[in-house]
Amino acid sequence: MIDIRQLREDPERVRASQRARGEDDGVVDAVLDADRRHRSGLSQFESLRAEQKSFGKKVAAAKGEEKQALLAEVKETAARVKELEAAKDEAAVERDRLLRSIGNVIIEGVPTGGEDDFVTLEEVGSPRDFAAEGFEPRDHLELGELLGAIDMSRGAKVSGSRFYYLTGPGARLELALMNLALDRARDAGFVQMQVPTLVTPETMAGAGFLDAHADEVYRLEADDLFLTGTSEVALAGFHADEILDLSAGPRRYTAMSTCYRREAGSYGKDTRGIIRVHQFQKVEMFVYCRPEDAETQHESLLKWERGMLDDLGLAYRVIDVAAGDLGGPAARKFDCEAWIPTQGAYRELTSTSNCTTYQARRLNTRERAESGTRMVATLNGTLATTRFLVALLETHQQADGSVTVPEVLRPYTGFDVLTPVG
RNA sequence: GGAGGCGUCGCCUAGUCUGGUCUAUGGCGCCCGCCUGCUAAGCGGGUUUGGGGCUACAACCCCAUCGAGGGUUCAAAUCCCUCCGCCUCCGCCA
Repeated sequence: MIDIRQLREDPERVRASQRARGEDDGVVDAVLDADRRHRSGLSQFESLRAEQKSFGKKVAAAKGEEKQALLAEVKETAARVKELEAAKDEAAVERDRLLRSIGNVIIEGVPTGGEDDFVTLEEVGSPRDFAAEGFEPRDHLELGELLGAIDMSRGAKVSGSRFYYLTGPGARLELALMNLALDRARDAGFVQMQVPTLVTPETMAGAGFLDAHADEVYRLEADDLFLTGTSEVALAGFHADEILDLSAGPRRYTAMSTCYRREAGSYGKDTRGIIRVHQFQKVEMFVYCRPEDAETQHESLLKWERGMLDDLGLAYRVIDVAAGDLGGPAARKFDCEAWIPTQGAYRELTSTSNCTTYQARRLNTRERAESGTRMVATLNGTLATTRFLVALLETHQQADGSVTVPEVLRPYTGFDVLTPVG
C-alpha cells in the first residue's frame, strides 16, 4: 500500500507512476475524494462524540429526576454518533480499497511499458558456441535423464504434471547450489532462517501475493492457509506489527525453502523439463532497512546475485524490468537472466525487488525514528533456485553428455563431473 | 480432541466480581532538568500507538486504542458473544 500522505501532497507523481505501469490514473482522484469524505466525516463524528462523552460525566454526577432528564436528552446524541461513525468508516473502507489497488510508486529511471519494454543494463560473458565446438547441445531434460539426475515421468506419476524427482547426482547438485548460496549469504552477514511455508491469509495479503498473484497461490481450504511461492512471504511477515531498531544498520535475513506455485494460466508454456514447475527450492535474501538506504541495498542484492552467476560460469544479462511488469509491491526490479543454449534465449534465474515502504505499510513494520515511528523499506532477491540447474547442465555439458561441475560447487557436491549412467 | 487458567500503554503490575470520580495505578527501565569534583544516590518532570483539527511539520485541542472483532448501555478495561495466542492437566499420535 502506498502512503496516503504522499498521494495527498503529490498526486501527480502517483498518476505518472500509474501511467508508466499502464494502469488507470483516475483512481488517484477517486482516492482523494474518498479521503476528503472520510476526513470531514471524521471531524463530525469526533466533535459529537466529544459532546456525548462530556454529557456522560454529567449523567454520572446527576441524581433522580435530573438524571432521567439528561438520559433522555443524550439518547438521541448516542444514536447520531453511531450514524456518523458508520458513515466515516464507510468512507475509510472505500478509500483503503482504492488505495490498495494502486501499485508502488516507481523509482525514477524505471522503464515505462510492459513485459517487453525492459532495458538491458549489461550482458555478462558470451553464450557458448556449440557450433564452433562441433556438437549439438542436448537440452537440460535430455541431459538430466542421461545422467540419472532428473526424473520427470515419475514426478508426473506421483503428483501430476510439472512435478519431478531430482535423483542421485541431480539431488546432490541442487543441494550443493543451495548450500553455496546459504554460505555466501552468511558470509555477507545475513541471518539464516528456516521458515514456515504455510501462512495465514493476513500474511499472504500483507506480502502482496493475493492481488495479481492470487491465482498462482495454493490454498488449503480446510485450514484457511496458503502455501508460499517464496520464503519472501515468511521473511516479510517475520517483523509484522513490530517496531524495529535499525540504528545499527539494516536487518538482513536469508532462507531456503520449498516454493509452491500453481502456474495457472501458463498451460502449454515451458512444459518440458524443470523450467516451470509447481514445486522447487529457493534461497532468498530479505532486507529491512531505512527508506533512504533502500537503493544502495538493492544494488548490493544485485551484486550478490551476480556473484553467484559469475562463479557458476553462466552467461547472463541484467535487465531493469519495465514498470508494467513490476507487480504491485516493487518500485524497481532487476532480473538476472541466464543464457539457455537450447532455447537460444535468456531466461530469468534471479530477481531482486525494491519494495520501498509498500510491503512494510501493509505488514505494519516500522522503525523508531527521532520523533515517533516510520515505515521501513523492504527488499528481496534470489540467490539460488532449482532453475539454475537448467542453465548449469546445458552450459557445462560435453559432447559425450557428461557435465562439468563448476569449481565453486565441487566442495559441496563431492564430485567434479556428472557422467551418463547405464 | 476435552477441561481449566490467563492476555492492561518497553518489562512487571493495580483495576474486572459490584459499569460512571479510569483523564488506566504503582514499580523498573529509559529521556530531560535540578543538585553534585566525577559517577551513583536524592529531588522534579516526562515516557503506548494510530488518526484528525489548528498550525511554523512547534505548542495546544480532540477522537480512537486495555489480545482481535462484534454486541448490550446514555456510558464498557469492567457485562455478553465469536475468534486468536500463551500456560496447566487429560486424551490421541509418524
